[in-house]
Amino acid sequence: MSSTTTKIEPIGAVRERVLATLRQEIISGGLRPGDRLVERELAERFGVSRVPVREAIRALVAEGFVHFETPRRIVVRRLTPNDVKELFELREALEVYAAGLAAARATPQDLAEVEELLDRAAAATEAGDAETITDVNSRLHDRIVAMADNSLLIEALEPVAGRLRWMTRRNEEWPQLLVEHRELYEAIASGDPDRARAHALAHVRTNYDSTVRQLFGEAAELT
Amino acid sequence: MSSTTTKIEPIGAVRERVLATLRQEIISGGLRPGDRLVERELAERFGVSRVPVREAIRALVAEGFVHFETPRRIVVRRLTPNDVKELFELREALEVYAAGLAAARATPQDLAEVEELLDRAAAATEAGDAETITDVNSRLHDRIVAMADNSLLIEALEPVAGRLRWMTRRNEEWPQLLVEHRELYEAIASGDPDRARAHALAHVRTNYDSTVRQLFGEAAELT
DNA sequence: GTCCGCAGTTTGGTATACCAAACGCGTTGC
DNA sequence: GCAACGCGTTTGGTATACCAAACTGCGGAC
Repeated sequence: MSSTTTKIEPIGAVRERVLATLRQEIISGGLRPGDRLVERELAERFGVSRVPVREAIRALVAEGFVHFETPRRIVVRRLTPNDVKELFELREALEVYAAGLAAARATPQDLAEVEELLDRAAAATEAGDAETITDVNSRLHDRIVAMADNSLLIEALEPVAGRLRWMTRRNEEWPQLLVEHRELYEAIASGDPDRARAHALAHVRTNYDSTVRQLFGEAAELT
Repeated sequence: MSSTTTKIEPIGAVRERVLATLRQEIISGGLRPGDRLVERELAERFGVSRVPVREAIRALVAEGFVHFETPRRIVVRRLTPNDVKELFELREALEVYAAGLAAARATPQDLAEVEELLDRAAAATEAGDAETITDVNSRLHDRIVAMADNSLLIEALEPVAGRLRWMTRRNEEWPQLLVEHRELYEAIASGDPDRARAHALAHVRTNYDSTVRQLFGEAAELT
């Protein structure tokens, strides 16, 4: 079917395209928690067969965006306060550790790159450009983790970052966020792992509190 | 084909069977680093179609046992000293954090279960029963992580534990291991997260050193 | 003798077809 | 009227078929 309707795609591209689209729709809210994913339906919609759709769904399961509600029923995951708590705990474990490694391993080039990102974040914050702020902040975290120079750590944090973007769309006290990022950077640049870990910890905890407030309101904080 | 030769299997069982078998063969050494995994070959060997084999291979990739050496060439991963270092760093991040949570959250039932496991480990160590020691130690770590009461943490540690079993077959100073486990347990039971974290950290580091010695010899420790 | 190129083979990616279990809904019996 | 049974539909699991890219090896040209 597709051979007549679409140009030939690079190898493995169909699965990636379906995966990226679905993930994007979940993160942006087009697909909402509880919405069902039906293989045949999606295959028809994307104009592909069920096989790549299937693999994309598996990947989404692995990333934690969807799950098998019953043996044959795949739905977008519902976010309970406990889910958020667990996610932030995992994030805390990984990012705090990464910050400690980063302090020990960062090269001058690494630090220069982060400094540039901080400048861009500052400009975007001043301008109130939410899109850019989100993007730059995401890159910032990526760079800090990359400084830890451990590919497994990077892999482990990928799905965490994805789910984080999912639940923390537009909230954030941006100026406060910028201050924390700068402090974290300075701690890492100082080469003191303990200081870096402390700042990373504080940052994640602050971010957790604000996320919980945004998602569930003040009352729910007593998880 | 299979409908005439084999009984009907429970849903999703084929993929799981193939996955479990391949993982076991990698861990036990039947499949060695650099060995190739060929879909058609495995499908024929297991008497199943390529689809479940395919999904099993994807899972093995996600777990880190195999990787795409080139776009069409899937091989059992080779273990470099850096791989081991990265794995133990990830383990350190997760297990140390889990130990801290466990100290804060463990229930008396949890502690009783761990105590029982420790007794069994002690008996097995005295008897020199390697099989049982390995099994009990594995359960011990599982129980400790379970005490942290965070399903994401458990999920994240699953592939780590698998790769760990892969690289740490039969070595270990068992009596020393037992002492460390008992100390970690006592730290957790004391309810002091910092103490628990310190013991977990020491335990992982010791285990790392002995693993590196086993795999690469004394000389390679200067990674 | 070496290197480049072409054709056959290998192999993972994708599409299609069939199967069996689970779900829904209507019917029927109490 | 309500509950339980049963049949049809839905849907994910598995098998098979076809495709295109990459690898291999042989042969010819320089």
